[in-house]
Amino acid sequence: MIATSIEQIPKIVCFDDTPRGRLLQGAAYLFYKQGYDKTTVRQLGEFIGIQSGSLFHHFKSKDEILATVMEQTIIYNFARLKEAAERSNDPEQQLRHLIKAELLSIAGDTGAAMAVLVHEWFALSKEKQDYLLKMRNEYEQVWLDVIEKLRVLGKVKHDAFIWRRLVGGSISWTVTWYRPEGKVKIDELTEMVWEMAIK
Amino acid sequence: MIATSIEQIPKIVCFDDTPRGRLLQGAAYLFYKQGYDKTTVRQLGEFIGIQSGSLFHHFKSKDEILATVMEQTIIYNFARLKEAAERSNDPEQQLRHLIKAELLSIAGDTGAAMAVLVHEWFALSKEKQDYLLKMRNEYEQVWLDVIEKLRVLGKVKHDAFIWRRLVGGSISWTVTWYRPEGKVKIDELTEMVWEMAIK
DNA sequence: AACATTACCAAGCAAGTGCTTGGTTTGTAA
DNA sequence: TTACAAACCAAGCACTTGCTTGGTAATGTT
Repeated sequence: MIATSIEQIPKIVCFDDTPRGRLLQGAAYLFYKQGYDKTTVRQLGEFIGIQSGSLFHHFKSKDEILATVMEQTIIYNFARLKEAAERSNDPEQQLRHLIKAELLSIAGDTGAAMAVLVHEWFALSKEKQDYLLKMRNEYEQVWLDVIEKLRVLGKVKHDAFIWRRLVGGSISWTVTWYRPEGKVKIDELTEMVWEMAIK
Repeated sequence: MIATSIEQIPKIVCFDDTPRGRLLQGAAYLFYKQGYDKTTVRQLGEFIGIQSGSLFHHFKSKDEILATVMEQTIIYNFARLKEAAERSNDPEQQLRHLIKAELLSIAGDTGAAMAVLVHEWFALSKEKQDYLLKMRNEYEQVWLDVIEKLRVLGKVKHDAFIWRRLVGGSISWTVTWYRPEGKVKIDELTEMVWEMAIK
């Protein structure tokens, strides 16, 4: 049903190579493949090669495992987005970099973890949602800063928030259909989104 | 925690006024508010005012309740989309109608049910996913027909499938942020998506 | 009035769930 | 070698889950 060993699955770059990191890695993969609720602690234990009870030496609840997967994912991709923004001074180029960075997050090397972030959001407790939302807001601010510059230049005419949500929707939605092994490459996709966004 | 009675919640238009219909109505609401897995048959029974066991007189499993909610939702919104397409002969206007129809599905009167369709897709068994995918394909064909006409006119330059997925992503994603009681109206949103799509 | 069908109740079973507990092994640094 | 913490095991508890069973009330049809 599921790959028997954690060594056989594609690496998600968010997590390090400690026991704890491998645990998160395995959790991200199983949550992605099966969903959070359908993944039992017994399965997760077996998958990474320890007893189910031993999981609770590293985390005090299954809930916290999910929250940590999401937190790491946000932190990692926030860093990537900031780097992307700093790669240019021209707003139009910045936008292109942001789009590509976000596409990479969702359809690339952290895709599985991002899918968990999208699909299992409501499995989180309200408090953890609030906590992660704060980080999410910092992430969004990088976008809004660039959009504001584009607005000043007259390249974006509508409300910045709504505009960002529509563009972000196109990108985020790739989680439901994009396959890296398919025909379309990230660069082409970047170009299409970019054209839709400011033409 | 949850509205105590089914009469107090906004009506989702997909379902009729039989015991079975009210059951689906309640299920859609609870699945929407809490998620499928976090909604127990006991809760659902209490919510619509019968014993949990009595649910299984109408459906043979909880799984089947979810699948039926989704099926009805697709059927209803497929009809709405087809009507929208038939409302004009000009492709650009047709596109506008399609966008508005889909926004209405997702952000309007069937929003809760559509959210279930989006969020709980993976909770379905593979067979039921396949079954519903067939209906989904008919739905998509309505879109693709219009897009093809736009391509012939030179209004759409890229691959029709990808284009549809990007535009569909913007629309579908509204499920995560749009609130009918907020400032933005469906008509404004329709206009913004439309401009992004073919300008 | 007689019957059939639909809708429901009350009780509970079997299986699976997250998590705890008390102890053992493994790695690391003095 | 000793000391200590991190990593893990084996077993099982307390609880919840979807669903079944055997029966009763309501509803509609002829």
